[in-house]
Amino acid sequence: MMEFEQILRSRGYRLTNQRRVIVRELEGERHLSAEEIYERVKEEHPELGLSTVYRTLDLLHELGIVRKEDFGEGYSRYELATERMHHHARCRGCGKVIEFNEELMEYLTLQVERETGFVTDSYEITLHGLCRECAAAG
Amino acid sequence: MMEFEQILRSRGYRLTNQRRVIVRELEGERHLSAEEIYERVKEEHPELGLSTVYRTLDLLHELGIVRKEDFGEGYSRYELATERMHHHARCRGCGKVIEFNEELMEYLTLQVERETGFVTDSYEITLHGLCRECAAAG
DNA sequence: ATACATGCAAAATATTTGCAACGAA
DNA sequence: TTCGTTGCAAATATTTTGCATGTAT
Repeated sequence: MMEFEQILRSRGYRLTNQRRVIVRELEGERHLSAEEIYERVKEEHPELGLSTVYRTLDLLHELGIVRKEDFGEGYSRYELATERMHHHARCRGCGKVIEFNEELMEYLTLQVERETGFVTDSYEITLHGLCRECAAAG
Repeated sequence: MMEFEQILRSRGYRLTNQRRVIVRELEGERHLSAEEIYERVKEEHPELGLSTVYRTLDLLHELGIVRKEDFGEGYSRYELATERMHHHARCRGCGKVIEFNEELMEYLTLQVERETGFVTDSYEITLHGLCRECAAAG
């Protein structure tokens, strides 16, 4: 992805192979954890430490290239911020994560800004409950 | 709080002093972390281990008595689920957490259920951005 | 050549668990 | 008395950091 390389360069960061590899993984699959990225890549790129994965994700998050997500699993997941903003519903029964889009959210952030002055640049929603199947079973 | 004692009993759990103390702390202050509860209580109740705090919060969360929150700090915070459902906007500048209520959310969960069959029993929203002051300063 | 980046191992944090002792019912 | 609960310490798990080495610019 060109854009990501330009953002790095324009901020004075270097374009390393490790950074390229990590972004490539995120392009291939969404909602990856640091550990998962590390595992997926270690065979083809043994020259990549877990700490570099963390440092890179941190940087990419800081630059707004990557979104950091929390599904209450005890660790974070990441995905490219270029994906359309979306939200998650996590099933208490089977752990499945269902996604949904909701234009109302755009309105919500405007409303919040009007009321409190808070300027939103990203947001997360997580619904906790049961998916259709688990709700039927339970 | 009576209600909490009844829920415990009706499910066959025992009403211990530790559990009472932890709920009392949550009644006094919202958004507490496990560590904070432990610190607040250790003087008056040295007979209370951090692991019990975790175990108790887990149980109370399971029973729907307590809500588990994530502000991206690397650990969880907790509050009584009896508080009116609310949402958080966390300032990237100063870390301040601004709260807001939004009736639209009730509508949102209904909409999601209609579209995906997902039955929501609780939800969290976190907006990331800058509060009025930091937005003005930055 | 000069910083910025990296890998490794060790540290720091947060949370969980094993087990003997405790105590609510 | 019984079995759920607890404290303590040790184990896990996740993420961060120090430092010598590597490498993009």
